[in-house]
Amino acid sequence: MFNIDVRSNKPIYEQLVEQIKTGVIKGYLKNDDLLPSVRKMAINLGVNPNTVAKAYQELERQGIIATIRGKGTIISYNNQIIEKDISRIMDKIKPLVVELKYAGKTTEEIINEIKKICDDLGGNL
Amino acid sequence: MFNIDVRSNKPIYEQLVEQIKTGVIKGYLKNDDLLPSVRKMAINLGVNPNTVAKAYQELERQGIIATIRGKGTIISYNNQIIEKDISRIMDKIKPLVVELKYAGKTTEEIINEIKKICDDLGGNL
Amino acid sequence: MFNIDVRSNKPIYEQLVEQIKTGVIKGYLKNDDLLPSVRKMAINLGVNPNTVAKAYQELERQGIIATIRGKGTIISYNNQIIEKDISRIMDKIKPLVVELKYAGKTTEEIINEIKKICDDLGGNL
Amino acid sequence: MFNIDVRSNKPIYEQLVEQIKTGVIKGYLKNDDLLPSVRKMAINLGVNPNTVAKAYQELERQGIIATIRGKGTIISYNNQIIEKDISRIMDKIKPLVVELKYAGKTTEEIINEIKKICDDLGGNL
DNA sequence: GTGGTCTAGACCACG
DNA sequence: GTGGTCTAGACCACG
Repeated sequence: MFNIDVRSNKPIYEQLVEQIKTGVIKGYLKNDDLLPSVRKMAINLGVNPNTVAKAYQELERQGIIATIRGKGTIISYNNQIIEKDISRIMDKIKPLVVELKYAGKTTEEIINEIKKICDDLGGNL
Repeated sequence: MFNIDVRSNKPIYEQLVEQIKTGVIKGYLKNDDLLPSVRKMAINLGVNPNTVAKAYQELERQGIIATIRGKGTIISYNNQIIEKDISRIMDKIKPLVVELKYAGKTTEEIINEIKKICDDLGGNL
Repeated sequence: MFNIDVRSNKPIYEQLVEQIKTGVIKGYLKNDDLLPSVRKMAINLGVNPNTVAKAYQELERQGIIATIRGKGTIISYNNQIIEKDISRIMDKIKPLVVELKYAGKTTEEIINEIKKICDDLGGNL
Repeated sequence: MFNIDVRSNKPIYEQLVEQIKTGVIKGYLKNDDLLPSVRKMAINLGVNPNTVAKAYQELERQGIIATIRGKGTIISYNNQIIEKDISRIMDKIKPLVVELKYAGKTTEEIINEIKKICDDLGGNL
C-alpha cells in the first residue's frame, strides 16, 4: 500500500507522512482504521523503525492519527483538519498557476489542462 | 530584486536558483542580461560567495545561464529549456489536482478556484 | 585504490570523478558496490571532505552513483551511460587522429601504433 | 582563421595556442609566416590583447614562434618540435585506447573506428 | 575584478 | 554515522 523510494532526496519519514495523509484525503484510510505498528510498518517498508516512529509522531502532531494504549495507532482526524489540508493544497497550486500565466499561458489553456487531468480520473470518482 | 529567507528550510542556493529561473520565465530576465558577479550578488543578499557560486553553477548546468570569459555571467537559455520547465510545472500541479478530486471537490469547483487565481492577476498580463 | 595528485593542474574532485568512472568502465566497480563514505574517502585520500562530496555529487548528477538513505553511496548506472561514455572517448580520440594524419602520418602508421598499445595490454584482458 | 569560444571552459589563450599549433602541424602555417600583431589578432578575435600576448609568449616558450624586432612575430620551429608534439598526441591517445579496451571493445573494433576516421579525411590529404 | 577550487570547521536533518 | 549546506577565508588562473 505504501511505496518508499530510498533513492529520493525527500526524507523517508516525509514520504510516509505524505502517503498516509493522501490515503486519508482520498478516503482509503478512514477514522478508526488501525495502522500497522511501528515495527511491522518498518519491516513492510524495509526501513528503520525510528523513521516510522518519526512519521507517526508527525502525523499525531498534525491531528491525523492517535495512539491508543493497548490498541495501537489509529486514524483519527476531524473534517477541519481535512479542510485545512485542502486549502494547503490550493496554496501549493497558486504559485504554480501564477508562473504558467507569466510564462504566457492563457487562462483558457490552463483551464483546459486542468480539465484534462480531471477527465482522466473520470470514472473512478 | 532577489529575496532570500535564511530561516527557510529550503537551502539558500536553491532559493536563488528558483528565483532566477522564475525571473526568466516571467520575462524579467532576458537572454544576454548580465547577472551581478558572484561577489556582488553575495553582498547584495548578505550570504557567502560560495553559496552564490553554487547557485550559478547549478543554473549553468541547467542551461539557463552561461559564463563568458572576461565578461561575467549572463542569462543564456533557449526556448526548449523554458518549455521543459513549463511541463515540469504541470507535472507538479497534476498530483495536487488529483488530490483535490479525491477529497471530493468537483471539477467545476477546482476550475473556479483556478479562474479566481488567474483573474486576480488580470490587468498585469 | 584511488590516486590523487595534489600538484596536478587538474582539480582534485575531477581526478576522483574520473577515477571512479574509469573503475566502472573497467569493471572494477560494479552496480550496488558501496563506495566509502565521504568522510572515509576524504581521510583515505588526505583531502577535505567537501572535495569528496563535490566529486560524489557530480557523479550522482551524471547517473553513475546514487545516494541511498540510511545506507550510503553506491554505484548505480545503466549501460546507456556507459555507452555514452564510450562514444565520448571516441570523440576525444578523433581530433587527435586527425592531427596525426595532417602531420603526415599514414593510416597504416597510426593503426600500428594503436595495435602496439592494444598488444601491450594483451594478456590482462 | 581562428575560432575562439568565450563560453568554453578552456582558457582563451590556450585555445589560441592550440589552434596555432594545429595550424603548424597541419601545414597551414609554415616557417617564416607572419602572424598578426598582438593588437590585430586581439581585434580579430574580439578578445583582450593581454590574452593574445600570453598565447604568443607560450608559443615562443615552446619554440613554435619567434618575435623579430622590427618585423613582428613569425612562425619559427624545427622538426624536432613537431616530432615531440606528435609523440605528445600519441600519449594522449594511449589512455583513451586503454579505456576502450577495458570497456570491452576488441582491438579489431577499435582499429575499425580509427580507419573510419582516416577514411573520412581521405581525399584532402 | 572574475569565477573556480580548496580547506577547516561548523551545524543540521536523517536514520 | 551519514550526506547536505553554509561560512570564512584563502589561493589561483584568467583577462
